[in-house]
Amino acid sequence: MIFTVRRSRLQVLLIERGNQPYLGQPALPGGFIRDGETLDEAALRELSEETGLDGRTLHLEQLRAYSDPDRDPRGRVITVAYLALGPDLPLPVAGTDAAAAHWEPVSSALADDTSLAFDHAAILRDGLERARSQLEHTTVAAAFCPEPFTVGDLRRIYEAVWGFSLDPSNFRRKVTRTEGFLNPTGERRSSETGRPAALYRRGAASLLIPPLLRSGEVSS
Amino acid sequence: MIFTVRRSRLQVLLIERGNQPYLGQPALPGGFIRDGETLDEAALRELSEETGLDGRTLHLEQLRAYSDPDRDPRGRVITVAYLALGPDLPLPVAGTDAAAAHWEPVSSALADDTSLAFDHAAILRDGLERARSQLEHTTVAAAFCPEPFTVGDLRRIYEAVWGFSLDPSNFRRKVTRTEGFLNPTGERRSSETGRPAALYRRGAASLLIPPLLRSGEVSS
DNA sequence: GCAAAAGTGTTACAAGTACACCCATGG
DNA sequence: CCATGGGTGTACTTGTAACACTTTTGC
Repeated sequence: MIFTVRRSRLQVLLIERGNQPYLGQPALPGGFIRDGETLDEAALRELSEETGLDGRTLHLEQLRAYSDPDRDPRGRVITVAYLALGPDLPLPVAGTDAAAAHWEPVSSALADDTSLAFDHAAILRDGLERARSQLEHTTVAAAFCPEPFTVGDLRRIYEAVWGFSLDPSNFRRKVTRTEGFLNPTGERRSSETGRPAALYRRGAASLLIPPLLRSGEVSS
Repeated sequence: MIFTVRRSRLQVLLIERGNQPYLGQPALPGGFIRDGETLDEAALRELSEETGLDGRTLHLEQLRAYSDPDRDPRGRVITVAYLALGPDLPLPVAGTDAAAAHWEPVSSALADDTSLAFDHAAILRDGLERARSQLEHTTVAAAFCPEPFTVGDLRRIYEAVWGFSLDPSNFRRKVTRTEGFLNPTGERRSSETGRPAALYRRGAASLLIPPLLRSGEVSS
């Protein structure tokens, strides 16, 4: 399950199924583990086969196992779902399975419960919740930002994943106060409008202390 | 991985292996999934087979999958670990596999990295961290308490799992203020010494809002 | 100048920490 | 009476929410 933020919306990579069952329906990319491979390695390999992306440059974590005996009509298949987060990624290379891959906003993928193949809607819901929760306690949000990035870029990641607006000044204070979250480059970037913003790169810290909780939402 | 709190210490159920490999060494209980079964059902079945406990009366949750190809010398075995939390449980019934089952403090099971079979030391470490984290955000600690229980009982669960002492008065305020955590029974219980304590049963809430963070530790 | 985004300051409030203190029981 | 754990009150500190305000750019 590969997430990115494009045009201020959280999007997920879906493929169109080329085989039965669920022929032609969108699904999460995936595949089978091989002998001698860990699940982490299999996830990285599938990621690269289906999208051409080098998984070592993005955040990858295990979500959980799905084991309903009827989840695949062909027979017993247990899936261990993985979550990958990356910056606004290039459209997938037309690889073997990737021909029909495309980005879709998570909200629209979840709008109709039966639009995704298998139990992928449930997996996607779990992954969305995990991503939202991870933003509170870790610095993974920076994995969504192409470097260098501004505090505003980072804030728009949080807003896209959480689905509501944050107070820019309070957000700024919180992330700049957390030691090791942002490394200042000393450079600035001008956009079409407004004052130029300071540029940062990802810091070494991976945990957010104190956490950045999503309780304080502002009417979007 | 079955946790309980006995004599104010967090303990884990270990079995002594009756077969090769790791013959005679302690290990976490487990088994293989069957056709037509979900992983949750398999975990419940193994729990009952090995301990005689009815899993529906305790808290059970999936931890994660372990997939190193060399983790089992007999060949490729992928394990999906589960975590069960329960009140001071009776010593396991002498069932088929359970003859050599016993409770052991988690700290001593982890003291020597090679005392447990397979990669079970790593699994146990992950499970301990999950349990500690769950106590911060959910009401599962009450699953460790035989009903009815006192605020002091509940506090001693937190102290056993987190491994340090808490301020009794502040703890009391936090858990009693959280709507739906504790249902007062109106009864009291006298112990050998001190003022009798009010008795409670588990409430309906499963999430702790605000969380009960383990940052504020008191020198144990 | 004006709009827009970056960035600073400040006040009000919620929650947590530390600790003093009272309560009720067994011995 | 005293020791012990239950339970209440409170001053202090930390973090957050809300929002006013200044800065710096493009048009």
